Amino acid sequence: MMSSSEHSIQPGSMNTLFESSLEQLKKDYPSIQEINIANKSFLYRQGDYCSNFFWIKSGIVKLSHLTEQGSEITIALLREGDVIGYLQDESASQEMEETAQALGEVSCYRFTYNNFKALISHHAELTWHVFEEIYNRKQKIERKLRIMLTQPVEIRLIATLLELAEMFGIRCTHGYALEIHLTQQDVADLIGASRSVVSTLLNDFRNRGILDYTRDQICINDAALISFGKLKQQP
Amino acid sequence: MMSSSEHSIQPGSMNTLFESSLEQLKKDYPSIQEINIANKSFLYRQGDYCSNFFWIKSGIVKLSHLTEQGSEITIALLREGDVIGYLQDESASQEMEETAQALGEVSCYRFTYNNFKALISHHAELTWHVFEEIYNRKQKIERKLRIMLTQPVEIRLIATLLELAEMFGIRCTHGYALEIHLTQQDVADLIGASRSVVSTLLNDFRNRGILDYTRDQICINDAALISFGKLKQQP
DNA sequence: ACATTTGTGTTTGGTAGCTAACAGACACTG
DNA sequence: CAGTGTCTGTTAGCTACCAAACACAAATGT
Repeated sequence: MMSSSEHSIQPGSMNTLFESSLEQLKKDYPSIQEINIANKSFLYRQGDYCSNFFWIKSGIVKLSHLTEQGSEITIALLREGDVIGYLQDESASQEMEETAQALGEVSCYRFTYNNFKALISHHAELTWHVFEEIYNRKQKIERKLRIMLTQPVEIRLIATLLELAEMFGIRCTHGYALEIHLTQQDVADLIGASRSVVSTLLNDFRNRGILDYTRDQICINDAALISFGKLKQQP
Repeated sequence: MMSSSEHSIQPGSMNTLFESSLEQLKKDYPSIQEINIANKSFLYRQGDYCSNFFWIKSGIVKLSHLTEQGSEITIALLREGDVIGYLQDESASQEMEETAQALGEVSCYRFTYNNFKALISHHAELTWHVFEEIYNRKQKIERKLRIMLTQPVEIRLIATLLELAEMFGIRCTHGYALEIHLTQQDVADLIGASRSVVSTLLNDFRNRGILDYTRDQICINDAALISFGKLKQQP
């Protein structure tokens, strides 16, 4: 299980490095750019050839995939400190398998593959940081895979909501409200279920006092977080 | 889509490094050991506290997870050049989420977390190699997640068999035979389905000439690989 | 050689969750 | 404020899939 601090903002060797010496870095790695992405616009799209690498400075990025049959699924939601983009040898140059879209305002650093590779090689402390980042992402997806394959929709929904509360929850009166706006369809895509089931389940949860929501915010109650062991009983 | 060469044995900077200078490395990183693991025994088990890191030299390792409800699922099958084990900060010391078991004889190099971290820092060329390895694993699992969430069992089965043929296929008369012994239950765990469905589907595929199998080997016919675009038409 | 275990093939209900559809609430826009 | 689009709630019917069961075949042990 994750400790609730796992996703808190990291001391961030990368953060520090960039902010303190962006100008210097630009000389060595000319491709580095700080870019801002507007709500709902794309870092890259499924099918693009993209040899850039991104490090998210602030905001939330949705990684999703559209199947031939037209169903969308959300692979992950990423935030400050996460990395995305192309990390394979350029020679293998392949189409991106997913779409990366900004949820709200996002700002991030962008490099070319080669510049990033060079940067990594010359900054050992950074290497390990990025390393752990990717490793954690891998672990997280494995966890998700497990849940998807073995658990029914209800459990998947709860698990996902709890995870969201940990990642994007901001304190409100009775619990943690999500700082992202998600429609029921968004949630459904996140857990690989149909919108209608999500709707009924959410209703159900609301009746049972697990959470509360309006059309533009979901709030997971403390009671739920406690009973699922994500939050320690307040003294 | 993967090219069929993606999983062929890599030039292997790691391979070379180890084999040429194992003795030297042992001095700098005393924890390095070459170990052999017998068929069906474990590198580590779900729930263990394990701070080791493994690099597979030869053989096949199954990464699986057992849910509280008792259903087993296979996260991945790993082979030569793949890395497994604990890559998180030791302070976070957590239980392993999966079991790593040898399928057949396996030999690998084992390090402690710290030694591996040190090794990485001092061998930039290695870093990138391991980096790409983990990144590819991540990509692969994301792909799997996508398929599991959006495709019915039949498609999942075909996709998985094709992947296995690419990874573990050895040439035989009419196609590629898998060099691993998998029971129908094993296959079911791999795709998150019930054994009975797998049984009927496999039968079905056999009748349709897609593959052939006995109780201890599965062979995917060339015809299938061609028609699913995994193999170029022979000239 | 016989008993036990392990794997396969097939059937039988039962159900979770899907698609499709529609009606009501809310939120914009001219 | 009517008019249009987006989101939610709920229902109805259908089906892919599962769990359980059993019979048979092949391996394995004694």
